[in-house]
Amino acid sequence: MKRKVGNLLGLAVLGYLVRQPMHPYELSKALRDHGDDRSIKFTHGSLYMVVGQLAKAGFIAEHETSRDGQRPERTVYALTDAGRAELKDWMRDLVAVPRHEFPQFVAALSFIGALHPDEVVVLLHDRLRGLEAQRAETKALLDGTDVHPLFLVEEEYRLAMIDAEARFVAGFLERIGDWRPLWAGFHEEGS
Amino acid sequence: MKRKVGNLLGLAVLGYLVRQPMHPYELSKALRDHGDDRSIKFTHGSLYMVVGQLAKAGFIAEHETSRDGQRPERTVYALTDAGRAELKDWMRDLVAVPRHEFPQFVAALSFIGALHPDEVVVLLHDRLRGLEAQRAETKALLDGTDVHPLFLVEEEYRLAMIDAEARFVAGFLERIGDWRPLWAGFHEEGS
DNA sequence: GGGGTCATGTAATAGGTTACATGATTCT
DNA sequence: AGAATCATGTAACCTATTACATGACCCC
Repeated sequence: MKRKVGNLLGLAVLGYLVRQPMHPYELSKALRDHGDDRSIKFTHGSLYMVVGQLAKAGFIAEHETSRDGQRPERTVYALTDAGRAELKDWMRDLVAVPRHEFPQFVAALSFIGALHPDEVVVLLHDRLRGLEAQRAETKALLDGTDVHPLFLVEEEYRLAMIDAEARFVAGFLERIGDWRPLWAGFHEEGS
Repeated sequence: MKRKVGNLLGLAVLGYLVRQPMHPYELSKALRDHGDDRSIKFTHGSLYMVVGQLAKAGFIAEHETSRDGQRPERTVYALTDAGRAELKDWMRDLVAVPRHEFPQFVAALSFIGALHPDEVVVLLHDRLRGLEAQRAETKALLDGTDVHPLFLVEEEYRLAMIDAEARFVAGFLERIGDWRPLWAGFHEEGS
């Protein structure tokens, strides 16, 4: 009922190894070069960790260990059949079923009453500026490359979400006025 | 540069303790009763953990330890001044600055090419149905209560995001046709 | 030839999840 | 009186992040 390796970085590793065997450092470089670090959180350390997990789970296996010049020996991994199956299965699941996630902003919204409404107005305007910056950055990335759009859908998705959030924030700002009396009431003299 | 306690469950604890001192079990109950488990991931175990972290960080402190009947002794915690400051500061930060997050769907989209486009079409339709279900659930929750909308903004936000995602998926489905030739090409006889 | 940074990993620590424990009410 | 579940917490086990190490190229 539960994946042997749950970390999405594992998915990325399977996704690269399905093309050809690689060693961890190569994976790390490929991930960074393709900008996958915008989609999947990873650090050098966590990569070695998941590679270890994937190997233990039997999804990848040592293919050879080679040595290039006097550099440390490196272990090249290849996908196993189980790994190929896991990649397909995992992808299907991720695409087909939307999961309940917990973005930080949602947490903040649940306790938004803890701040005074007048301050919230200011903060939300700041957020709008931040969102605009994110939007510009993503837009620039999309426009400034000749990579086929199929390989950039993630970024288009991100863009769509940024815009939706901005619209929500704008809408929220408009309604704050109506709630202000009640809301400000919580902050009168009572700490 | 980094919060002593980063887990958002910690924010929730501070958010409740600012009203009155409580003991962990009471917090746990309050969180569940108010449906905060839709906004913040938590389990019984992680709650005790963060309470420990918050205490060590000096944001909360033992208020008293009482015993009710023969039940195990329980420790009531209260917010300290540092805790009150942390709550405010943390909230401000969360509201004002949008952070880069890593939803699972984004990861899947980055490797979407690993699946055959014809299958993706089917899977995306499944996702649309899933999104519709989430939307209905959230909508029901919003409509079926008389809690003031101010205390349900998180859910409205969620609703907005669900809708935006559904629109994105629908748009993606429309464009798949154009890309299909190229995309399907990767899956010819190669592996 | 000294300073960066490329290349490659291991070890230590902190963070989170799950499982274990146990007595007290409450329901049937 | 036995079963369920409320109440309360600790301990064991994974996972993930950070820090530590170390030699090889490459540029000035």
